[in-house]
Amino acid sequence: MGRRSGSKGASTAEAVQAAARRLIAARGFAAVSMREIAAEVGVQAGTIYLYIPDKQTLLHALMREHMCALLEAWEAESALGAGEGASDALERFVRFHVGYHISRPEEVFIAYMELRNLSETNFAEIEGLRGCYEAALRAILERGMAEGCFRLPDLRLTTRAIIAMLTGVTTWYRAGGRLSAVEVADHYADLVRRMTHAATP
Amino acid sequence: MGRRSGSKGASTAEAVQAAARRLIAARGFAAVSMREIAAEVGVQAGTIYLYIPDKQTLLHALMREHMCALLEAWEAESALGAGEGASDALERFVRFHVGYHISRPEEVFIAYMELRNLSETNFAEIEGLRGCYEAALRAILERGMAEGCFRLPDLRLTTRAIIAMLTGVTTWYRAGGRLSAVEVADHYADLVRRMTHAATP
DNA sequence: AGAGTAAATGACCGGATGTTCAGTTGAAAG
DNA sequence: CTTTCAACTGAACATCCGGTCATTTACTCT
Repeated sequence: MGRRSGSKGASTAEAVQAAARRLIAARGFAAVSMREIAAEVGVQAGTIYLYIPDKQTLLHALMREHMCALLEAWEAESALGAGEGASDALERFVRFHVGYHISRPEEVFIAYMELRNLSETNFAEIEGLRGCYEAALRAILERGMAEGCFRLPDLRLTTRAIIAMLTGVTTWYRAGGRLSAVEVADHYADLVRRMTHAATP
Repeated sequence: MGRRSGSKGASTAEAVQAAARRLIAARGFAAVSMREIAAEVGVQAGTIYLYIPDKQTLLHALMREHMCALLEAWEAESALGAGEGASDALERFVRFHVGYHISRPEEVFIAYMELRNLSETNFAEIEGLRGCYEAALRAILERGMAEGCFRLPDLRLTTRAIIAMLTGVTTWYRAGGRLSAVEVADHYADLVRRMTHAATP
């Protein structure tokens, strides 16, 4: 046997990433073997190594691409609200975060659960990207305190509290469930507003 | 070789659990081998099977004991505040949850990260215990709405939002860091109060 | 001192793991 | 039609895995 009919290198490379994303999100990096990923693609195990050097690099690539896409998406969303006050910026962030995380449950799951399976160097890079994202929210909160519309017990703690609260949506939200994605975002925005604002309207 | 001097069965059984807890919390269930756990105890791999039937049972026992201890600790704490209003009960819950989770980072990490490595039956049991704990907070929020002191966008969503926000403390809190455990609990209590109360005082 | 037993060893089983690579195949280029 | 080459196979490698078990050792009881 050798090359199969209709096979293309570029699409196989993408299929490997997609299969890895699906399987790792469902069962965990350490519990998924390269042979399982290959089988999901419909290819032999050796083929995977034509597109990635090793398993660790595969995980790192998945997480890196997710974090970069998240940061780019937020920059684009943030640009839409240029010039708006901290209060509106915060609501924009909440709706963006909830919406984005709901729409990419696999990537989010991997990014939050597989950090400890990264090598030291790779971990440092992903952690850095996560820090950038956190800094974006922190900047909004900082601005709100300067503007006088927010009152927070502690800036860093509140930043992390909000992100943890919002990201938690991925553990229970299911499309077609009791609440729509918009309703969910509405509710979280409401909670965050009351948690941060100096005076409740 | 055979039995080593000074060895006792009961203490070895506990040492196996402790070693498993440490290693699984640090590197994940699937990434830790029975041989590594045995080495951490200072014993050969076969010895572990004198105390547990298999690896799955070991994970289940760790999670079960953690969840039962958590529920019992909350029942004891809750009894201390018998008769108090929903507002005080909520603050008591927040302080308890933060304090308990800070003091047992390994168990918490395992309970939240290794759910997917449980067999179907074991998962159902642990998920049931988690549901009990969630129900305890939900009952407080429900009571507060009946009393008129809380105003929430959605009961179930708010319950999960609060738990996710509070549990997030385990990802960043370190003893001896910038904030003391009491300060951290103070801040979270403040955030939750403003998030839930009908009017901010 | 001798018997009995609890505690632990260490070799072993079948199978899975990440990774490599010489060889095979299909399709495009001349 | 022949050459060329990217794409893929399938077997092999060394190592590790969870789990079993006959055997050995240390302690206790009589």
